[in-house]
Amino acid sequence: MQHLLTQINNYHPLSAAAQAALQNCFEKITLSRNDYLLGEGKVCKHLYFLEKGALRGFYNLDGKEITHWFGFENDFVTSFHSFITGEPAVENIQLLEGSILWAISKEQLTELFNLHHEIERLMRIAYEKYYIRLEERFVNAQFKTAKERYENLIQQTLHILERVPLGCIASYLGISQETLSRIRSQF
Amino acid sequence: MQHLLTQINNYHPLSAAAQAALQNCFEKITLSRNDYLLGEGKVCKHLYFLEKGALRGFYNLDGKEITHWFGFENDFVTSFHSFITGEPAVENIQLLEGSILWAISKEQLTELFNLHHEIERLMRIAYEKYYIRLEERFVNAQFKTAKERYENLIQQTLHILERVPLGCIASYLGISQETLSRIRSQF
DNA sequence: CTCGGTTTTTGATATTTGTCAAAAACTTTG
DNA sequence: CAAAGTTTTTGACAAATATCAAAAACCGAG
Repeated sequence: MQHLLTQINNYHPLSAAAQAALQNCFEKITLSRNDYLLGEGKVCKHLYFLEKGALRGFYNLDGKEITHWFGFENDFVTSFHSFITGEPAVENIQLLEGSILWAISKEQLTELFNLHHEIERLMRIAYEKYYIRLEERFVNAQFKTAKERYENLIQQTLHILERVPLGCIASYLGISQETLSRIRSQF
Repeated sequence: MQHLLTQINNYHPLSAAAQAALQNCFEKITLSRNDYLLGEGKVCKHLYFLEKGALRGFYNLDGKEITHWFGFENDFVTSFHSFITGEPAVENIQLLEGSILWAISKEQLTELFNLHHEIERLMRIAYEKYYIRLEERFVNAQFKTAKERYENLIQQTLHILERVPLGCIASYLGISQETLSRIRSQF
Protein backbone atom coordinates (compact mmCIF):
# COMPACT_ATOMS: atom_id res chain seq x y z
CA MET A 1 0.00 0.00 0.00
CA GLN A 2 2.86 2.36 0.78
CA HIS A 3 4.15 1.78 -2.73
CA LEU A 4 0.81 2.85 -4.18
CA LEU A 5 0.75 6.05 -2.17
CA THR A 6 4.33 6.87 -3.08
CA GLN A 7 3.57 6.46 -6.75
CA ILE A 8 0.43 8.54 -6.52
CA ASN A 9 2.36 11.30 -4.81
CA ASN A 10 4.76 11.13 -7.71
CA TYR A 11 1.94 11.95 -10.07
CA HIS A 12 0.68 14.73 -7.88
CA PRO A 13 1.48 15.32 -4.20
CA LEU A 14 -1.49 14.82 -1.89
CA SER A 15 -2.36 15.99 1.60
CA ALA A 16 -2.34 13.49 4.45
CA ALA A 17 -6.13 13.60 4.56
CA ALA A 18 -6.48 12.74 0.89
CA GLN A 19 -3.94 9.96 1.19
CA ALA A 20 -5.79 8.49 4.15
CA ALA A 21 -9.04 8.62 2.19
CA LEU A 22 -7.47 6.81 -0.74
CA GLN A 23 -5.94 4.25 1.56
CA ASN A 24 -9.40 3.45 2.89
CA CYS A 25 -10.82 2.82 -0.57
CA PHE A 26 -8.17 0.81 -2.39
CA GLU A 27 -8.39 -2.95 -2.04
CA LYS A 28 -5.58 -5.31 -2.71
CA ILE A 29 -6.01 -7.97 -5.41
CA THR A 30 -3.58 -10.77 -6.15
CA LEU A 31 -3.93 -12.65 -9.43
CA SER A 32 -2.04 -15.36 -11.28
CA ARG A 33 -0.79 -15.56 -14.82
CA ASN A 34 -3.62 -16.03 -17.35
CA ASP A 35 -6.32 -14.96 -14.86
CA TYR A 36 -8.82 -12.42 -16.12
CA LEU A 37 -9.26 -9.04 -14.50
CA LEU A 38 -12.17 -8.28 -16.84
CA GLY A 39 -14.14 -10.24 -19.40
CA GLU A 40 -15.78 -8.66 -22.43
CA GLY A 41 -19.45 -7.91 -21.97
CA LYS A 42 -19.02 -6.92 -18.33
CA VAL A 43 -19.11 -3.33 -17.19
CA CYS A 44 -15.74 -2.35 -15.78
CA LYS A 45 -16.57 -0.61 -12.51
CA HIS A 46 -13.07 -0.31 -11.12
CA LEU A 47 -9.88 1.54 -11.70
CA TYR A 48 -6.80 -0.54 -10.92
CA PHE A 49 -3.28 0.32 -10.00
CA LEU A 50 -0.77 -2.30 -11.03
CA GLU A 51 1.86 -2.56 -8.32
CA LYS A 52 3.72 -5.55 -9.67
CA GLY A 53 3.27 -7.73 -12.73
CA ALA A 54 2.00 -7.33 -16.28
CA LEU A 55 -1.27 -7.63 -18.14
CA ARG A 56 -2.83 -7.00 -21.52
CA GLY A 57 -6.07 -5.69 -22.98
CA PHE A 58 -7.35 -7.62 -25.96
CA TYR A 59 -10.50 -8.25 -27.92
CA ASN A 60 -11.63 -10.98 -30.24
CA LEU A 61 -11.88 -10.36 -33.96
CA ASP A 62 -12.58 -13.15 -36.45
CA GLY A 63 -11.44 -15.71 -33.91
CA LYS A 64 -8.18 -13.91 -33.25
CA GLU A 65 -7.10 -12.17 -30.10
CA ILE A 66 -6.12 -8.59 -30.80
CA THR A 67 -3.95 -7.21 -28.01
CA HIS A 68 -4.06 -3.44 -28.12
CA TRP A 69 -2.42 -2.39 -24.88
CA PHE A 70 -0.25 -3.61 -22.04
CA GLY A 71 -0.05 -2.62 -18.41
CA PHE A 72 3.08 -2.81 -16.27
CA GLU A 73 4.29 -1.70 -12.86
CA ASN A 74 2.83 1.63 -11.71
CA ASP A 75 0.28 1.88 -14.48
CA PHE A 76 -3.32 2.73 -13.81
CA VAL A 77 -5.36 0.26 -15.79
CA THR A 78 -9.01 -0.22 -16.59
CA SER A 79 -11.15 -0.63 -19.64
CA PHE A 80 -11.38 3.13 -20.05
CA HIS A 81 -14.33 3.15 -22.41
CA SER A 82 -16.40 0.94 -20.16
CA PHE A 83 -15.26 2.60 -16.95
CA ILE A 84 -16.06 6.08 -18.23
CA THR A 85 -19.30 5.40 -20.07
CA GLY A 86 -20.67 2.55 -17.92
CA GLU A 87 -21.26 0.48 -21.05
CA PRO A 88 -20.18 -3.19 -21.28
CA ALA A 89 -16.54 -3.65 -22.17
CA VAL A 90 -15.63 -4.87 -25.64
CA GLU A 91 -12.26 -5.99 -24.36
CA ASN A 92 -10.78 -8.51 -21.97
CA ILE A 93 -8.03 -7.79 -19.48
CA GLN A 94 -5.82 -10.76 -18.79
CA LEU A 95 -2.76 -11.21 -16.61
CA LEU A 96 0.52 -11.90 -18.37
CA GLU A 97 2.29 -12.53 -15.08
CA GLY A 98 1.26 -13.09 -11.50
CA SER A 99 0.45 -9.58 -10.29
CA ILE A 100 -0.44 -7.41 -7.35
CA LEU A 101 -3.11 -4.81 -8.00
CA TRP A 102 -5.07 -2.23 -6.03
CA ALA A 103 -8.68 -1.60 -6.96
CA ILE A 104 -11.00 1.33 -6.36
CA SER A 105 -14.59 1.43 -7.55
CA LYS A 106 -15.88 4.22 -9.75
CA GLU A 107 -18.48 4.98 -7.10
CA GLN A 108 -15.86 5.40 -4.41
CA LEU A 109 -13.66 7.43 -6.68
CA THR A 110 -16.53 9.77 -7.55
CA GLU A 111 -17.21 10.19 -3.86
CA LEU A 112 -13.55 10.99 -3.24
CA PHE A 113 -13.69 13.60 -6.01
CA ASN A 114 -16.44 15.32 -4.06
CA LEU A 115 -14.57 15.16 -0.78
CA HIS A 116 -11.09 16.05 -2.02
CA HIS A 117 -10.59 18.48 -4.86
CA GLU A 118 -6.95 17.39 -5.02
CA ILE A 119 -7.91 13.80 -5.85
CA GLU A 120 -9.93 15.01 -8.80
CA ARG A 121 -6.90 17.06 -9.81
CA LEU A 122 -4.75 13.95 -9.60
CA MET A 123 -7.14 12.24 -11.95
CA ARG A 124 -7.25 15.18 -14.32
CA ILE A 125 -3.46 15.09 -14.49
CA ALA A 126 -3.47 11.33 -14.97
CA TYR A 127 -5.86 11.71 -17.91
CA GLU A 128 -3.58 14.31 -19.43
CA LYS A 129 -0.64 11.92 -19.29
CA TYR A 130 -2.63 9.03 -20.66
CA TYR A 131 -4.06 11.21 -23.41
CA ILE A 132 -0.63 12.21 -24.61
CA ARG A 133 0.60 8.65 -24.48
CA LEU A 134 -2.35 7.47 -26.55
CA GLU A 135 -1.90 10.30 -29.02
CA GLU A 136 1.63 9.15 -29.69
CA ARG A 137 0.51 5.59 -30.23
CA PHE A 138 -2.16 6.84 -32.60
CA VAL A 139 0.30 8.77 -34.73
CA ASN A 140 2.58 5.74 -34.84
CA ALA A 141 -0.25 3.44 -35.82
CA GLN A 142 -1.51 5.67 -38.56
CA PHE A 143 1.59 7.17 -40.08
CA LYS A 144 4.55 4.88 -39.43
CA THR A 145 5.55 1.67 -41.20
CA ALA A 146 5.64 -1.68 -39.41
CA LYS A 147 9.42 -1.52 -39.18
CA GLU A 148 9.40 1.99 -37.73
CA ARG A 149 6.86 0.93 -35.13
CA TYR A 150 9.05 -1.98 -34.12
CA GLU A 151 12.14 0.24 -33.86
CA ASN A 152 10.12 2.61 -31.73
CA LEU A 153 9.19 -0.23 -29.42
CA ILE A 154 12.83 -1.20 -29.00
CA GLN A 155 13.92 2.34 -28.29
CA GLN A 156 11.09 3.43 -26.04
CA THR A 157 9.57 0.38 -24.40
CA LEU A 158 12.09 -2.41 -24.67
CA HIS A 159 10.71 -3.98 -21.48
CA ILE A 160 7.60 -5.00 -23.44
CA LEU A 161 9.73 -7.14 -25.72
CA GLU A 162 11.33 -8.83 -22.77
CA ARG A 163 8.15 -9.75 -20.95
CA VAL A 164 5.46 -10.39 -23.53
CA PRO A 165 5.05 -13.17 -26.14
CA LEU A 166 5.67 -12.02 -29.70
CA GLY A 167 2.16 -12.95 -30.74
CA CYS A 168 0.76 -10.29 -28.41
CA ILE A 169 3.36 -7.77 -29.50
CA ALA A 170 2.49 -8.26 -33.16
CA SER A 171 -1.10 -7.19 -32.68
CA TYR A 172 0.00 -4.43 -30.30
CA LEU A 173 2.06 -3.09 -33.22
CA GLY A 174 -0.80 -3.71 -35.63
CA ILE A 175 0.99 -6.28 -37.79
CA SER A 176 0.84 -10.02 -38.31
CA GLN A 177 3.10 -12.24 -36.30
CA GLU A 178 4.89 -13.41 -39.44
CA THR A 179 5.68 -9.85 -40.48
CA LEU A 180 7.00 -9.12 -37.00
CA SER A 181 9.20 -12.19 -37.19
CA ARG A 182 10.61 -11.04 -40.53
CA ILE A 183 11.29 -7.55 -39.25
CA ARG A 184 13.07 -8.98 -36.23
CA SER A 185 15.30 -11.13 -38.41
CA GLN A 186 16.66 -7.95 -40.00
CA PHE A 187 18.19 -6.78 -36.73
CA MET B 1 -20.15 34.16 -25.45
CA GLN B 2 -23.56 32.89 -24.41
CA HIS B 3 -23.13 30.05 -26.85
CA LEU B 4 -19.85 29.07 -25.23
CA LEU B 5 -21.39 29.00 -21.76
CA THR B 6 -24.35 26.99 -22.94
CA GLN B 7 -22.09 24.41 -24.48
CA ILE B 8 -19.90 24.20 -21.42
CA ASN B 9 -22.97 23.67 -19.26
CA ASN B 10 -23.83 20.85 -21.59
CA TYR B 11 -20.59 19.14 -20.77
CA HIS B 12 -21.05 19.73 -17.09
CA PRO B 13 -23.41 22.21 -15.39
CA LEU B 14 -21.61 25.05 -13.63
CA SER B 15 -22.57 27.48 -10.86
CA ALA B 16 -23.16 31.11 -11.72
CA ALA B 17 -19.88 32.03 -10.02
CA ALA B 18 -17.85 29.58 -12.09
CA GLN B 19 -19.57 30.73 -15.26
CA ALA B 20 -18.80 34.34 -14.46
CA ALA B 21 -15.16 33.47 -13.83
CA LEU B 22 -14.92 31.68 -17.15
CA GLN B 23 -16.60 34.56 -18.90
CA ASN B 24 -13.90 36.86 -17.60
CA CYS B 25 -11.08 34.72 -18.95
CA PHE B 26 -12.18 33.70 -22.43
CA GLU B 27 -11.21 36.04 -25.23
CA LYS B 28 -12.86 36.10 -28.59
CA ILE B 29 -10.75 35.44 -31.68
CA THR B 30 -11.91 35.77 -35.27
CA LEU B 31 -9.81 34.19 -38.01
CA SER B 32 -10.09 33.71 -41.77
CA ARG B 33 -9.70 30.65 -43.92
CA ASN B 34 -6.06 29.50 -44.17
CA ASP B 35 -4.96 31.57 -41.15
CA TYR B 36 -2.84 29.76 -38.61
CA LEU B 37 -3.91 29.39 -35.00
CA LEU B 38 -0.58 27.75 -34.16
CA GLY B 39 2.68 27.17 -36.01
CA GLU B 40 4.96 24.23 -35.31
CA GLY B 41 7.84 25.05 -33.00
CA LYS B 42 5.72 27.39 -30.86
CA VAL B 43 4.49 26.44 -27.44
CA CYS B 44 0.70 26.28 -27.43
CA LYS B 45 -0.31 28.19 -24.34
CA HIS B 46 -4.03 28.34 -24.95
CA LEU B 47 -7.04 26.15 -25.00
CA TYR B 48 -9.58 27.17 -27.62
CA PHE B 49 -13.26 26.65 -27.99
CA LEU B 50 -14.42 26.63 -31.60
CA GLU B 51 -17.77 28.38 -31.76
CA LYS B 52 -18.14 28.43 -35.50
CA GLY B 53 -15.99 27.21 -38.36
CA ALA B 54 -13.53 24.42 -38.99
CA LEU B 55 -9.81 23.83 -38.66
CA ARG B 56 -7.22 21.11 -38.92
CA GLY B 57 -4.08 19.97 -37.11
CA PHE B 58 -1.26 18.85 -39.39
CA TYR B 59 2.46 18.31 -39.40
CA ASN B 60 5.05 18.13 -42.13
CA LEU B 61 6.63 14.84 -43.08
CA ASP B 62 8.93 14.47 -46.10
CA GLY B 63 7.51 17.62 -47.60
CA LYS B 64 3.92 16.44 -47.20
CA GLU B 65 1.28 17.84 -44.91
CA ILE B 66 -0.16 15.13 -42.70
CA THR B 67 -3.54 16.17 -41.32
CA HIS B 68 -4.29 14.11 -38.25
CA TRP B 69 -7.30 15.80 -36.72
CA PHE B 70 -10.08 18.26 -37.43
CA GLY B 71 -11.97 20.64 -35.21
CA PHE B 72 -15.55 21.75 -35.76
CA GLU B 73 -18.28 23.66 -33.94
CA ASN B 74 -18.24 23.14 -30.17
CA ASP B 75 -14.94 21.35 -30.06
CA PHE B 76 -12.24 22.28 -27.62
CA VAL B 77 -9.05 22.47 -29.61
CA THR B 78 -5.38 22.93 -28.83
CA SER B 79 -2.15 21.13 -29.53
CA PHE B 80 -2.69 18.86 -26.56
CA HIS B 81 0.86 17.63 -26.32
CA SER B 82 2.31 21.11 -26.31
CA PHE B 83 -0.42 22.57 -24.11
CA ILE B 84 -0.01 19.86 -21.49
CA THR B 85 3.76 19.49 -21.47
CA GLY B 86 4.75 23.06 -22.31
CA GLU B 87 7.04 21.78 -25.06
CA PRO B 88 7.07 23.28 -28.58
CA ALA B 89 4.33 21.95 -30.82
CA VAL B 90 5.23 19.58 -33.63
CA GLU B 91 2.02 20.42 -35.38
CA ASN B 92 0.32 23.36 -37.06
CA ILE B 93 -3.27 24.37 -36.56
CA GLN B 94 -4.79 26.01 -39.60
CA LEU B 95 -8.26 27.32 -40.32
CA LEU B 96 -10.27 25.50 -42.96
CA GLU B 97 -13.03 28.11 -42.82
CA GLY B 98 -13.45 31.56 -41.38
CA SER B 99 -14.06 30.85 -37.70
CA ILE B 100 -14.99 32.28 -34.33
CA LEU B 101 -12.99 30.98 -31.39
CA TRP B 102 -12.70 31.67 -27.68
CA ALA B 103 -9.28 31.41 -26.06
CA ILE B 104 -8.19 30.88 -22.49
CA SER B 105 -4.56 30.68 -21.42
CA LYS B 106 -3.19 27.70 -19.55
CA GLU B 107 -2.17 30.06 -16.78
CA GLN B 108 -5.69 31.42 -16.38
CA LEU B 109 -7.18 27.96 -16.57
CA THR B 110 -4.84 26.68 -13.87
CA GLU B 111 -5.88 29.62 -11.71
CA LEU B 112 -9.54 28.82 -12.31
CA PHE B 113 -8.91 25.22 -11.28
CA ASN B 114 -7.67 26.53 -7.95
CA LEU B 115 -10.63 28.83 -7.48
CA HIS B 116 -13.39 26.53 -8.71
CA HIS B 117 -13.26 22.81 -8.13
CA GLU B 118 -16.12 22.39 -10.55
CA ILE B 119 -14.09 23.88 -13.42
CA GLU B 120 -11.39 21.31 -12.85
CA ARG B 121 -14.13 18.69 -12.84
CA LEU B 122 -15.39 20.01 -16.17
CA MET B 123 -11.90 19.59 -17.54
CA ARG B 124 -11.54 16.10 -16.10
CA ILE B 125 -14.78 15.13 -17.80
CA ALA B 126 -13.68 16.74 -21.04
CA TYR B 127 -10.48 14.71 -20.98
CA GLU B 128 -12.48 11.56 -20.43
CA LYS B 129 -14.54 12.27 -23.52
CA TYR B 130 -11.55 13.16 -25.62
CA TYR B 131 -9.68 10.10 -24.40
CA ILE B 132 -12.45 7.76 -25.50
CA ARG B 133 -12.74 9.49 -28.82
CA LEU B 134 -9.03 9.13 -29.46
CA GLU B 135 -9.08 5.51 -28.36
CA GLU B 136 -11.65 4.77 -31.01
CA ARG B 137 -9.61 6.48 -33.68
CA PHE B 138 -6.58 4.51 -32.55
CA VAL B 139 -8.34 1.18 -32.88
CA ASN B 140 -9.60 2.19 -36.31
CA ALA B 141 -6.15 3.26 -37.44
CA GLN B 142 -4.45 0.13 -36.26
CA PHE B 143 -6.94 -2.62 -36.94
CA LYS B 144 -9.29 -1.56 -39.73
CA THR B 145 -8.73 -1.49 -43.48
CA ALA B 146 -8.72 1.73 -45.47
CA LYS B 147 -12.19 0.98 -46.81
CA GLU B 148 -13.59 0.30 -43.35
CA ARG B 149 -12.14 3.55 -42.08
CA TYR B 150 -13.80 5.43 -44.91
CA GLU B 151 -17.15 3.75 -44.27
CA ASN B 152 -16.79 4.68 -40.63
CA LEU B 153 -16.22 8.29 -41.61
CA ILE B 154 -19.37 8.31 -43.70
CA GLN B 155 -21.48 6.78 -40.97
CA GLN B 156 -20.15 8.68 -38.01
CA THR B 157 -18.72 11.98 -39.18
CA LEU B 158 -20.18 12.66 -42.58
CA HIS B 159 -19.89 16.40 -41.97
CA ILE B 160 -16.12 16.07 -42.35
CA LEU B 161 -16.56 14.87 -45.91
CA GLU B 162 -18.76 17.81 -46.71
CA ARG B 163 -16.48 20.51 -45.42
CA VAL B 164 -12.90 19.37 -45.89
CA PRO B 165 -10.81 18.85 -49.08
CA LEU B 166 -10.19 15.19 -49.88
CA GLY B 167 -6.44 15.62 -49.62
CA CYS B 168 -6.78 16.42 -45.93
CA ILE B 169 -9.24 13.59 -45.38
CA ALA B 170 -6.88 11.05 -46.96
CA SER B 171 -4.16 11.70 -44.42
CA TYR B 172 -6.76 11.92 -41.64
CA LEU B 173 -7.70 8.36 -42.61
CA GLY B 174 -4.07 7.38 -42.96
CA ILE B 175 -4.18 6.58 -46.67
CA SER B 176 -2.93 8.18 -49.88
CA GLN B 177 -5.20 10.50 -51.76
CA GLU B 178 -5.25 8.14 -54.74
CA THR B 179 -6.39 5.23 -52.63
CA LEU B 180 -9.12 7.37 -51.10
CA SER B 181 -10.27 8.36 -54.56
CA ARG B 182 -10.45 4.70 -55.60
CA ILE B 183 -12.38 3.73 -52.50
CA ARG B 184 -14.84 6.55 -53.15
CA SER B 185 -15.42 5.42 -56.72
CA GLN B 186 -16.76 2.11 -55.36
CA PHE B 187 -19.72 3.79 -53.66
C1' DC C 1 -17.45 33.05 -70.00
C1' DT C 2 -12.62 31.75 -69.96
C1' DC C 3 -7.88 31.31 -68.37
C1' DG C 4 -4.79 29.54 -64.87
C1' DG C 5 -4.38 27.23 -60.90
C1' DT C 6 -5.82 23.76 -57.80
C1' DT C 7 -8.07 19.45 -56.65
C1' DT C 8 -9.50 14.96 -57.87
C1' DT C 9 -9.42 10.88 -60.64
C1' DT C 10 -7.36 7.28 -63.48
C1' DG C 11 -3.71 4.10 -65.12
C1' DA C 12 0.45 1.40 -64.68
C1' DT C 13 3.55 -0.44 -61.64
C1' DA C 14 6.17 -1.19 -57.20
C1' DT C 15 6.20 -2.03 -52.34
C1' DT C 16 4.44 -3.48 -48.12
C1' DT C 17 2.05 -6.48 -45.53
C1' DG C 18 -1.11 -10.48 -44.94
C1' DT C 19 -2.36 -15.42 -45.32
C1' DC C 20 -1.79 -20.23 -45.23
C1' DA C 21 1.07 -24.17 -44.50
C1' DA C 22 4.87 -26.33 -42.74
C1' DA C 23 9.25 -26.57 -40.33
C1' DA C 24 12.03 -25.34 -36.46
C1' DA C 25 12.76 -23.86 -31.83
C1' DC C 26 11.38 -23.54 -27.39
C1' DT C 27 8.61 -25.06 -22.90
C1' DT C 28 6.33 -27.75 -19.93
C1' DT C 29 5.47 -31.74 -17.58
C1' DG C 30 5.25 -36.54 -16.44
C1' DC D 1 15.15 -36.55 -20.64
C1' DA D 2 11.42 -37.46 -23.90
C1' DA D 3 6.72 -36.58 -25.57
C1' DA D 4 3.35 -33.18 -26.28
C1' DG D 5 2.16 -28.77 -26.65
C1' DT D 6 3.14 -24.08 -27.71
C1' DT D 7 5.60 -20.32 -29.88
C1' DT D 8 8.39 -18.59 -33.49
C1' DT D 9 10.35 -18.71 -38.03
C1' DT D 10 10.45 -19.61 -42.99
C1' DG D 11 8.58 -20.06 -47.71
C1' DA D 12 5.35 -19.29 -51.46
C1' DC D 13 1.89 -16.62 -52.86
C1' DA D 14 -2.08 -13.16 -52.60
C1' DA D 15 -4.07 -8.84 -51.33
C1' DA D 16 -3.89 -4.10 -49.99
C1' DT D 17 -1.94 0.09 -50.50
C1' DA D 18 1.64 3.44 -52.21
C1' DT D 19 3.97 5.91 -55.83
C1' DC D 20 4.54 8.41 -60.03
C1' DA D 21 2.67 10.44 -64.04
C1' DA D 22 -0.88 12.21 -66.61
C1' DA D 23 -5.65 13.34 -67.57
C1' DA D 24 -9.95 15.23 -66.11
C1' DA D 25 -12.83 18.02 -63.29
C1' DC D 26 -13.51 21.90 -60.60
C1' DC D 27 -13.05 26.81 -59.18
C1' DG D 28 -12.14 31.59 -58.56
C1' DA D 29 -10.59 36.02 -60.62
C1' DG D 30 -10.67 39.01 -64.31
